Amino acid sequence: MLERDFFLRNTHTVAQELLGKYLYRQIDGQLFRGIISETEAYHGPEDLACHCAKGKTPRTEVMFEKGGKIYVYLIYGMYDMLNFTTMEEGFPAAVLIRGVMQPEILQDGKFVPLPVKTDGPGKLTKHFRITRELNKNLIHPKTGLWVEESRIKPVEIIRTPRIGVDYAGPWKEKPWRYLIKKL
DNA sequence: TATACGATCACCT
DNA sequence: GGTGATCGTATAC
Repeated sequence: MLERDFFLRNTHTVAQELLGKYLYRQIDGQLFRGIISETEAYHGPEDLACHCAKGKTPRTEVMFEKGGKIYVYLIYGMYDMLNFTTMEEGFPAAVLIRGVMQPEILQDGKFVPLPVKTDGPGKLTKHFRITRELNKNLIHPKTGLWVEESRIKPVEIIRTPRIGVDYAGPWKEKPWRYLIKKL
């Protein structure tokens, strides 16, 4: 599994290096995994697209803590969004996991394809059963959500502006969305 | 206490 | 291309 140190670095570095790694989810005796294929960086109090730009609140508090924890929040009244916090204590930042490819489930000791779409942040959390109960927990097998290395090295990664942040003024155009163009 | 709206998705035309 | 679902959070009173 990835150690906590991995997440204590610059948010953009983390967002980029998460691509191609395995996201694991264990719950109720089931084990899911998928290759992280799309992320977005939300970095620092000045980033108006980041929830943390409005200061520390009960919801965003975890982003101000030492990185390596899970930040899950509800959006549009129906979708849970999965984030991994980054950076050292005191600097609020997180990476939004927007999607994974090749979702699988462990069956009889081997991973088999899971016939669902996990190519959006809401779809990912729905199928991997990721909810706000995980909020503020460590990214670790004992909480049922963690990341592992894979042998996959993305051939080409592209950057685009982030999705759904039109309200963020000049920050909406920053190319802080990272996705695998070619495996 | 009340109100407005969002880091989305599925379904419609 | 557009819209409705649905509710926690932030903000305003």
